[in-house]
Amino acid sequence: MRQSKLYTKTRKDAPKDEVSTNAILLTRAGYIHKEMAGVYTMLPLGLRVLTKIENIIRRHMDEIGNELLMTALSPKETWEKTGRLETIDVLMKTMPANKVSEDKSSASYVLGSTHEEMITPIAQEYSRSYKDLPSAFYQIQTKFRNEARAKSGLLRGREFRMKDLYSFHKNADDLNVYYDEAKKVYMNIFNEVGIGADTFITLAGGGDFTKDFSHEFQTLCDAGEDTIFLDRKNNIAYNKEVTDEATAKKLGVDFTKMEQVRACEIGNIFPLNTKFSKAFDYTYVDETGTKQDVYMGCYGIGPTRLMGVVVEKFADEKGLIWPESIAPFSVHLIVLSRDKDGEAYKVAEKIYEAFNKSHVEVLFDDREASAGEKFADSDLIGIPMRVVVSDKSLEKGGVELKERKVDASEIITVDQLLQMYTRPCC
RNA sequence: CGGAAUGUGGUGUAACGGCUAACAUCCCUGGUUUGGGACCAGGUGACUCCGGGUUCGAAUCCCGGCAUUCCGACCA
Repeated sequence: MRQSKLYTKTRKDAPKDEVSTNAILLTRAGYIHKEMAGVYTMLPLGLRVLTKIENIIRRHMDEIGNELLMTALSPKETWEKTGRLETIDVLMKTMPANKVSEDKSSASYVLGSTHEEMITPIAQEYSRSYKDLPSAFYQIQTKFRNEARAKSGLLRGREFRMKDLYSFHKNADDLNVYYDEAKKVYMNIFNEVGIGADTFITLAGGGDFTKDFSHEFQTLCDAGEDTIFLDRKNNIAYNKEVTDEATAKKLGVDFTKMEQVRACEIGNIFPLNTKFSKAFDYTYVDETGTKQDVYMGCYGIGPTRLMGVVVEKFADEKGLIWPESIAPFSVHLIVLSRDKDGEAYKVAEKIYEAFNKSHVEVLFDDREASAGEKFADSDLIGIPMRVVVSDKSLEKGGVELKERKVDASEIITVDQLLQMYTRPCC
């Protein structure tokens, strides 16, 4: 893509109504636009990153479930069945928008904050026999939660993207096997996104969902809201909320000897067991024709929050730094020249064309801007690799290649560059 | 939901209760410039968040909303 056709712009000043690193940098670089507290539009660059994150998640989820897309609107009645219409205080409900609608329908709907109430009846319709189990459905969708206090930019919003997966099983053992498999798949996702090394499976309370422990995926991050007790040797962590004496005794661990760190929860998994299947009277028929309880699990990852955490972890004083796997573009091609018909532009255009042909994702800064502005923008936008073409670089024998995250750069020939990026793959 | 702070051109800031609300940036015009947010000249753009009140006079003081941020509670 040509930067002259990228309709968003960078800005020097931080917005005064943002304090968090992720919101400041993503706004300054033109990735997001704030609509309200905790509600952000994904601008073209931001959408590219979000889509990449979601596609990574999608690819891994396809190994353990079927993707579907449920509705954001749901009927009140289904929430009444589980009693959660009253107990979930972040639930958002619609109202008839104006007087006119009073004559027609005064129906109000619940905006989905989670989808157990919707998926359970769906599974009930299709998975009624032991032959149909286990089954698992997932979706990636916009969720709504009326957080009492939205904060920290993308880390805690009122409208955000969420991948939610629900699994259905013949018994607790089968659920446990799947549950452990889901843990592994989750870690594969976080590894691919580039934060695996700092992400710990963390024992947490089950909340309203379960009397058992649930598991959170906590990424070390100062901007996070959670404190976790870290047992690096055994590669496990404990959410502060469960670090009481009873738990210590039950698990045979000593919390006082563990490191305490700030972290951000980027995913979680809950054994729901029969909580929701019972609410909907969802049973299956086993080999002998007997009705049996269905066991359920639910598994969430927040792509928007993940995006915010990556920013928080990798950014420096100059701007964003994206891991290659989720960067909006792979290469930032920059041309510096006063002469639009000169050699530098010709070479840059040639590289741009070759990259496009080989499907290398390139952002080409073809604008008539000063060198300083182009470099500053490039650092702010944070594409992992930068290629500069200028009269100076051509004199030295080619183009300058520089990684965003390191200071050093090198001059390579145009042929070497094209070989690096356009060699036939696999 | 409790507490605190802040609301002024698109953005960031300034202005003692008193002149036509100032500066920078962005944007537009013209010219110069091109390896780290260049320079010169000119220009567009604000009922100072909303509603009341005090005052001869309010961006400024008072009251009430609303919004945003931060601290806390909450986080199914």
